Amino acid sequence: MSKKYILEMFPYPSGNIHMGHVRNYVIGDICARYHKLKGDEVIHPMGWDAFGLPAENAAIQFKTHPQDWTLSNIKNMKDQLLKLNLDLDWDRELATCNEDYYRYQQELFIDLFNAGLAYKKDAIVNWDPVDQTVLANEQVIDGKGWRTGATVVKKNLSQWFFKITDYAEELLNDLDKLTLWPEKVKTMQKNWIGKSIGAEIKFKIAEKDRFLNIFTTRPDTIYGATFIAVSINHEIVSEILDKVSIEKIRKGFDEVNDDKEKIGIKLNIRCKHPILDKEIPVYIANFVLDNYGEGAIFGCPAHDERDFEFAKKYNLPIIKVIDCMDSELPYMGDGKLINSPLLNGLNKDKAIVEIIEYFIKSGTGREKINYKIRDWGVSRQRYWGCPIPVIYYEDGTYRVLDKSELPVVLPYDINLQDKGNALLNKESWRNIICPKTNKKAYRETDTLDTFVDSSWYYIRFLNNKIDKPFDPSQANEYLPVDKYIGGIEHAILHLLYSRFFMKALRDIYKLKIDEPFKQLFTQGMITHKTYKTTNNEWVMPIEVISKNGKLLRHKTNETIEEGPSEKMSKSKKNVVEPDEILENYGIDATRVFMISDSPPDRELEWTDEGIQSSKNLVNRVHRYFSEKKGDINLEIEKEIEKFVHNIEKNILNFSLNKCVADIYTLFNHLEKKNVYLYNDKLSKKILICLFPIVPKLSKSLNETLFKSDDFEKWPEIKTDLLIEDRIKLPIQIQGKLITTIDTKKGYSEKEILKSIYELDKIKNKMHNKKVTRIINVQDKIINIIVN
RNA sequence: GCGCCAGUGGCGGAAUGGUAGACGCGCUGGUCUUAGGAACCAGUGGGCAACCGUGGGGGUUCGAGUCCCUCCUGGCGCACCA
Repeated sequence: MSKKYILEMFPYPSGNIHMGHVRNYVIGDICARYHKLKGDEVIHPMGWDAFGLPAENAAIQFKTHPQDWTLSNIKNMKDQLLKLNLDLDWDRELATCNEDYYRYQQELFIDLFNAGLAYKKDAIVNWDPVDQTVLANEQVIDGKGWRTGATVVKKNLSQWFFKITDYAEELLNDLDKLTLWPEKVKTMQKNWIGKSIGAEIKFKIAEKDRFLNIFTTRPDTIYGATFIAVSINHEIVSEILDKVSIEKIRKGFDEVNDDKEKIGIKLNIRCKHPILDKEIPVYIANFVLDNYGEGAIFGCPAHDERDFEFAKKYNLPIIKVIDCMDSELPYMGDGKLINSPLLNGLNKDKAIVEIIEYFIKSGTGREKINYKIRDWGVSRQRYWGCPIPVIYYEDGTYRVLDKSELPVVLPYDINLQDKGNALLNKESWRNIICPKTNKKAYRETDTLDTFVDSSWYYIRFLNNKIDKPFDPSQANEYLPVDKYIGGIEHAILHLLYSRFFMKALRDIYKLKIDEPFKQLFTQGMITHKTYKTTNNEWVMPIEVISKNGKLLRHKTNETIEEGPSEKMSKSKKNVVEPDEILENYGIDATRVFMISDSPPDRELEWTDEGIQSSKNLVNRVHRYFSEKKGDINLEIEKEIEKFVHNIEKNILNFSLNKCVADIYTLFNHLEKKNVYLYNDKLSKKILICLFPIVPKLSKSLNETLFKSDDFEKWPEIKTDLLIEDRIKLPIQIQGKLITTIDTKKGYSEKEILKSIYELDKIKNKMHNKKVTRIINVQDKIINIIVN
């Protein structure tokens, strides 16, 4: 018996299940039910990604408590999921906001800290001065706080980080092992990690006993360097200028209208060229990123677009060091080096190797691999999240708690209406006496990013009751998740964080697992036509009626314009509610529609015709099994065998739309032949294959026809029944189809040609022509080549 | 700008380099019905035809929707990443 861990991304309990969830979970459910029938040991859990900002917002808006709001949403959404008749392991259920989940996450935090993978450092954050809180990037709209409208300021705060950069190389390399992941997701992760190979070069500052480090992927162009540019946040800036001037410059940078426009402020220092006996100016430039490389660059205007633009604006020299013939500058391509005594005549790649060797010898630089990915900042100045198990002393030092001191329980009794972080305001919780030192101390009031919660939930599902985060031997046995199904919107963050967690936990707990998700399947979104009144007011599809070919709003008779199909969203009102659909069409028809109209990884357009025809199919299958007539022959058996084979193949490939086609094909055939199987044993086979897709119908038919409430194992394919002994053989002349002939498989070429030449269609085409070649792909095609 | 993916009937979509359009929706005609978002039967890429047809152009091959080159269009992702 082999294990199959099938997992759908767990939902955020926002209040209601939407159609996107339904599609996601139906896809997973079909896989899980199939594997169960196959006799596999299936793990198919469900839980709740229950911490997060919406709960706090709702609490403020509706004067409720985040916990009450969340738990009641979970209850409601669980009821909805139960109605979907999903075959889930509810005994594995977990919610990340419950103490019996997050206390183990606090243990993992301690593990990560002890392994050197969690650390604290200062970082710049978006600060809302009115609400006295940090805002996430997406909560800053046009530089203003989304709730207060106050101008957000950058603030330097001490924050916790996870050292994902330690794993950058492995996270990149192991993407190659993920053969069952969509290429698209892997590409996105690859770009996010952003590995680039280049060099770090040390520029001596002429006026100071100090160097400026820069990173470049083009050290070969060093002879063309005519300036240095640093980011406004570079430490050299604060060494030279006072705070007021820096802020003035920063403000100037911020006020640029065109964010591509390059501006620079010349500093009164110069850098020595590492090879040539000359000095080049140093600028603070708005286009130098402070969070990439060293936050400093050397400018080679002749061979870099941005440097070129900058040099033009500030009249800096442009020295050509790559022979690009008549090409206009800047020229970024390859070519022979010129004006570069040590490198002249070499091509780019060779020159890079040479110059790095020179840097190493002269102590002016070295080869450097740089990654775009930065360490994961996990501190959130928010109440509704997992408390970080750290305490601070009055002298500013801190201590990460021992596991025996856990859990740090999130206090229930808080006031969210006050400004700022509710935990910071909750002094009775925050202020403690350290039990180890008896010193006054206060708790860390930041909570963990909710992406931490979802980075290991798939491990906790293996045993949600064990009194430690997880059991390593169990993890080794049941991980990785065999099929992970969810939306592409998590292509980077969640999936990358989870991969990092898996690797970190592997190293801490000596696991044998490198990757959390063996196969990733990203389902497409559900779209729906949009409807608007002439006043541009969005209208729900259910309100729209068609009258004499015109669309009208049911109640008011307003004219309605139909817009393009877009992702279902509340704001555009183009949603359909799962509860209503289930009520009107039933669960099986809903399941069928979720998979029928397009491949599961593409978008699915919701249409009334679509759901109705799914309903019709379910009814038709039901009706089919209401009588027994016709003669069962070998051909019928073969057809059913083919059906079993196709359904199986298509479920395994996630080609679920083709499963629906298989069902139509089978019943079209049976009805055409006027064979109604009723309780013949062949019906059993069909019902088993239908079970993953339409479980309710299949189960009820099984009860009616066979008085059984259980299914046998998935049928073994009788391969001999899949073999056709007669085939339709296409006959081509010059590669063009002329006709097809009905013949036995395994015909002899000589004999079949004889009969082919007798055919009128062929005779006509061959008139006056000589056969020069025969291509016979046995049992597939015959192609006659004539002169 | 860079990267990735995709362009097939009226529509959604099928096709290990080997009969393009499976299957469904829609549509047309018919049957049954008091009625039907029901069911059933027949038809449905274009063209009267020879033939022509998988975004355009070229190539490889006996044979291309499929492989290669190139261009166009659309979608997604990243975006001053040095």
